[in-house]
Amino acid sequence: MGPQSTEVETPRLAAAKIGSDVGLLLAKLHATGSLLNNKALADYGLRERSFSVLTLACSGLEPTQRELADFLSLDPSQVVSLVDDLEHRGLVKRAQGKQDRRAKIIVSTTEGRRIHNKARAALEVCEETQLAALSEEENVQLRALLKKALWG
Amino acid sequence: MGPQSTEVETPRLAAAKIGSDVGLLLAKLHATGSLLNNKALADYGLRERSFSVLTLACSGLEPTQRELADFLSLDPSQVVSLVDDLEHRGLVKRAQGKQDRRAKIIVSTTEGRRIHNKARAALEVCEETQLAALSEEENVQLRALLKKALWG
DNA sequence: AAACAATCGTTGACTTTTTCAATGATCCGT
DNA sequence: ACGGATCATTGAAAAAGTCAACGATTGTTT
Repeated sequence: MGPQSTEVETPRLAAAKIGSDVGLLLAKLHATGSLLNNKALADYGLRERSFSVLTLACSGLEPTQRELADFLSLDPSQVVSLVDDLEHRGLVKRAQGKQDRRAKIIVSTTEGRRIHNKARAALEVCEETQLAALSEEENVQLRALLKKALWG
Repeated sequence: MGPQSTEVETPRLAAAKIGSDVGLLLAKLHATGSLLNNKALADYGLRERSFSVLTLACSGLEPTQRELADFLSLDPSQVVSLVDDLEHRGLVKRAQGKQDRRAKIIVSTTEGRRIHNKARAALEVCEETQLAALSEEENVQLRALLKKALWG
């Protein structure tokens, strides 16, 4: 085997004009990243999605399910499933909305924060792996550009 | 209403630490982009995936289905479906592999190239819309970073 | 204050997408 | 020529996504 297992070679097809298509590049990087992330999160019984929900529950921002759906680009019914799962496992709790009693606020439990810390550490290793070809400066640049593209 | 309909506001939750998570940023930008792209491509009976296959078929690189699967991060059986569809509509043809008779090379038809040109133009408008918040230089930078992250 | 439309979370049905194992044909190394 | 690997393909099973409807609650209009 080669010197490092994460070796990548530029595929022949990258030469095509579509190799610069932003949509495709995003899809590909997202796909390979998800694979790595989900593999790493499996140790904690999480996936990318449930980890995102858990993270936001741990953030202190007290998100409603609707906000989670909007922010994570999910259907509200998908959020129900994700929160159900996390709640059954005692990582998260549903609390009544403060101004709006229809809304439910998702907050983390102590155990939820414990798991989240471990999972986050594992994920950071993943990101480093995925963006290994980028310098630290480029890494920061990429995040900034993605954020700007999303929210100006 | 605002001056432009594509107005975006930074959501409250973006303040969370996860708002800088590369995985999430990629997922979100990819999600919103796919929505726009698929809507634009619908006029030509295409979706993001079939457009990618068609593009590579038009590239002159004579990709095999296996190469398409690898490059597009798809299961080989998904490529079969995509090519079936494009072939039934006369946009693409399966040709026998040159060195390898197991492999099938996907090449575009005249009609395929005609549709592709139209679709590509529509997609370029989409990309401009999606990356409207970025300057031309940042746009180029983003592409470069994504490519580098993928293939070094 | 009564009536109305709109929103939140939830459920369930439905479709699409993804994943995976098995198959015949072909290639490659021995 | 044999054996193991790879290609495209099929079909089945699992997962994910979409969508309409509902009760509860909110904000708005009259």
